This record gives sequence, C-alpha cells and structure tokens, in this order.
Amino acid sequence: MILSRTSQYAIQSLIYVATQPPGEPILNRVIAERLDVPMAYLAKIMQILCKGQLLYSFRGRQGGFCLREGGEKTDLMQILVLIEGVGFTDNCVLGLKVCSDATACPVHSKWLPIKEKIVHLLHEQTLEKLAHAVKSGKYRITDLPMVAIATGDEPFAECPLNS
Amino acid sequence: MILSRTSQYAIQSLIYVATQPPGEPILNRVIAERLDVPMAYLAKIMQILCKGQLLYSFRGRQGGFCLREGGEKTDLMQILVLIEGVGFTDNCVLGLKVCSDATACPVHSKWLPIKEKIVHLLHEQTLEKLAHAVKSGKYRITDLPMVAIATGDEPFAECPLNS
DNA sequence: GTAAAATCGGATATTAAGATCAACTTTGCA
DNA sequence: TGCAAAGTTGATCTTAATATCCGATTTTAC
Repeated sequence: MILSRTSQYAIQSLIYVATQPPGEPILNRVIAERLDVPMAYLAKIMQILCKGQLLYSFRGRQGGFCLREGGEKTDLMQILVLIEGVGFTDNCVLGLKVCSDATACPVHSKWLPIKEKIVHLLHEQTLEKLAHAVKSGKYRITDLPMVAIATGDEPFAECPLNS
Repeated sequence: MILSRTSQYAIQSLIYVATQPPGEPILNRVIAERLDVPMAYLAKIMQILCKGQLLYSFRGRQGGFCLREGGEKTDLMQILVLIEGVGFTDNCVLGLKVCSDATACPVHSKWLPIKEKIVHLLHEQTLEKLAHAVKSGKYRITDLPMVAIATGDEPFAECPLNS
C-alpha cells in the first residue's frame, strides 16, 4: 500500500529537477532543502539515480544534477524498478514465495487486475507530466510550500530565491 | 505494494483457523508449524486478533484459538485495520502528510480510483470465502504443502496428521 | 597553483519491524 | 492437590531500512 521512503524521495527529487530549467545543474543541498529531505541521505539516492542513467552529475564549482537527455520521458515505473528492484510489483499479497496462476493464494486472481492498473499508472506518469502538473501550481511534491518553482514561462522575478 | 509481514501472518492464520472445524480450539503451535511462521511471533499476533475481537483464546489444557461467532464474515479490511491501524489506505503515494483533494500530489487523482478498487477487494474477501477456496484445494496460504486441511465434507481419513 | 565548491563512497549511528526467550498465569485432568 | 499443557506478558535480540558523518576525490574560478 505504500512505497519506501527511499522511493518517495527519489520520485520527489526527480520531479523537482524536472521542474527546473534544463541544462542548469541543481545542487543536492538545494533539492534537500526545498523538499525537506535529509541532505546526506538524498545524496545517496541521487547516486543511485545517476548510476541508473536517469541523471547526470557534475562535480566541482557550477556542479550539481541534471536530467539526462530525454529524461522527461522517464516514468515512475523506471524509477521504482531502479530503487526497489525488478519484479517489485510481483509480490504475493499474502507473502507467498511462489504465487503464480498455477499455484496461487486465494486473492491472487482478484489482485491481478488491480496490479495491472497500478502498473499502467506507473508507466503512464512521466516526469514531464508530473513536473508540468507541479508547475501549474495545482499540485505539490512536498509538504513545504513550493514558492520557488520556476515555470520557465513566467519567471518569479520578484522571488529573492531567483536573484 | 506490499503488506507488512505481521499483516500477512495474521491473514494466513485467520484463514487457517477458518478452515478448521468450528468450536475446536487450535493450538498456536500447530498453526505456526502448518504455516511455517515463527511460533512466538505468531503468538503476539494472535493476541492482537483476540483483543480485536476476531478470535477467542482458551488457556490451559484443551486450550487454543477459535473464531468468534460470526467470525467467518470477517473481511480482510477488518484484519488490516486492526494490524496496520485505521486509515492505512490513506497514505499519499509520495508520502505527503496532507494529500487531499484540495491540496494534492500530482498522482493523487489517478491513484484514487485504484485505491477504491483495493478497498472494495479487501471488503469483499471474507474468511468464509477464503477458507472455502483453500479447502477446495485450488489455493494455498503457505509455501508449505497444505496436506492437513480438513474439508469437513471429506475428512482425510488416510492422513496420519488427522489420527 | 591553489583554494573553494561540489560529488563520491565507505563507515557508522539510529530506528522500527520482525523475531526470540524466559518467567508467569490459567486450566484440565489424574 | 499436583502436574503438565496451554496462552500471556515483558524483556531482549536481530535485521533491514533509514539517516548521518567524514575524508577522499574531482572540478573550476581566480
């Protein structure tokens, strides 16, 4: 019913990066602050995302993290497979090691169509869509107020964080 | 995507008890053996199920656990609410503390109908139905072979475990 | 060349879930 | 009445997820 915190942070962070103007590296420290996530812990997660080819990282001054080319097309399923491992959707509801159509737990067949819907949802939601939703201002990816999301179209000229 | 082990054990155990002839107390030790679940840990869970009014417990010789009257009508939702707490289905996918229709994460509205389906499934599946499915022999609640489930209709006279 | 800024990566600490153990109470029965 | 079988209870151990720390390394501005 719930994703691991690690997965949640990964998704939040990627959406945040996707809301930022492409090509400009974003600091881990900044992401952690804006999302109210432990910085050192997020750094580990960012590393996984880099190794998983979802992000670029740049060291040194002017460093930070960027989406890879085409990274806006990344969907939630890709992220979760990277963090939770492949087959993370295949766990039996009752925890059976083997629970296939042949030898199943009593809820297996009822759970199957729901799982399909979840998988479909995860494939459908791309960073592009999610970032757009957040930039519209109608949705949020953190409990903190998201004052400093640049829209690209309408820069917050009055926002001190952008100066 | 996954229930806690505690919830899984609770469900497995209750289904097992529901497959047994009513009125005859079942030993915690026996349940733990049949389900291949740590005995002492299961005992704790059984305790919760007793306090939650799903089971009777009897101490001393001839003791054990029984379903309460009408316990066959218990559904999975009741069990999970007891173990995981009320509102366990209301967690935000991204982990936001507040994620209501008014102020939502970007997947909130897409997740809602899926959650409805899950809740419906959990309400629909009663111990009665589940136990019946298991007794039919087509489904299982443990990775171990369930040789010793009494059907009530066709006792396993040849099974040494029933002697 | 050097210092500052930033990531990298290994070691460690914390926390909660999962699991175990031992002492205790209750009960049935000889 | 005494013993053995069963659940009860609280303390404790283990493990994995979560979180932190710190030194090493890389990059860049000057």
